[in-house]
Amino acid sequence: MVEYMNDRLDAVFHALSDPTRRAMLQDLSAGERLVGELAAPFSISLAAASKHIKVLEGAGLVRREVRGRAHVCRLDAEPMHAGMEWMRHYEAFWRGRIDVLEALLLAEDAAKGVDTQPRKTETKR
Amino acid sequence: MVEYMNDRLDAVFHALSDPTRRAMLQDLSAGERLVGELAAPFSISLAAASKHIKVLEGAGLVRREVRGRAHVCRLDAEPMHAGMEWMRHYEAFWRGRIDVLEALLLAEDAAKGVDTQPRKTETKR
DNA sequence: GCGATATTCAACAACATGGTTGAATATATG
DNA sequence: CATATATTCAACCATGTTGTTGAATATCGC
Repeated sequence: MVEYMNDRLDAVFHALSDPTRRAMLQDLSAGERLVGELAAPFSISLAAASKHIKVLEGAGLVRREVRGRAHVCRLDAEPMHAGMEWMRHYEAFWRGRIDVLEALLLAEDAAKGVDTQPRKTETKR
Repeated sequence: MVEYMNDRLDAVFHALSDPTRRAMLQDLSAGERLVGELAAPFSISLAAASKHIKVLEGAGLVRREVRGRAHVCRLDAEPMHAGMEWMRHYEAFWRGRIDVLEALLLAEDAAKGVDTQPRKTETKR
């Protein structure tokens, strides 16, 4: 069950990690699209687009209905739910981060008697 | 700017698409960890763990502070924010699961900060 | 200085990814 | 039926990912 969830998250996050695939999903959010229509905006072969769509299908984000020679694709955003939930677990960290971290740093510095610089949201790297 | 955002999303989603890396983040959510500590739960070499951490760093999800011979890692969940926001656009699709119009209304409400909890965990598809 | 500790680096291997092209399949249409 | 359309399949290639091992680097503690 946990394993299953892990695989699911792997597939969803992997599918979303490609800009072409994200654009396809965005396109699909406006309605059904044929494979050819999904491929059109990109300068890649139809076969390449077909593979992207298969990745999306594999993650459950796209479902396909074969109507004659045309393959009609439509969005199924539900698998994103799991991804969102996983991330939501961390929401507190980027929300509270500034206050909590700042407080800790200030406290540390103060304890050390180091000069206390407001230390912007941090950006160093 | 859009390109930059795309690259950022690529990196974040890719970083999250691996179960080892997700487990490391989960570990880090409990506090700072050394590279060795992050590696310990997994049956992979230290070098392999080091690479995973570099991927997380590359996505901005982990920051490292070298303290002597020890590299102290800590979570920076902020980059997930962009991922969440991207996904949030699709939330209406798995929640409402109806026609686009209704989905758009829900999205608008959400954007206004209105409490959009239709309850019902929803599972139907 | 020496040896233990913490971590990276470099080289390699296996497999995945994303792209190509050309042929194959299936279906619509005149 | 013959041809155009919609799409996949198979083979191939270049690159990226994930893992390994062994050596290198840097630091700590005696």
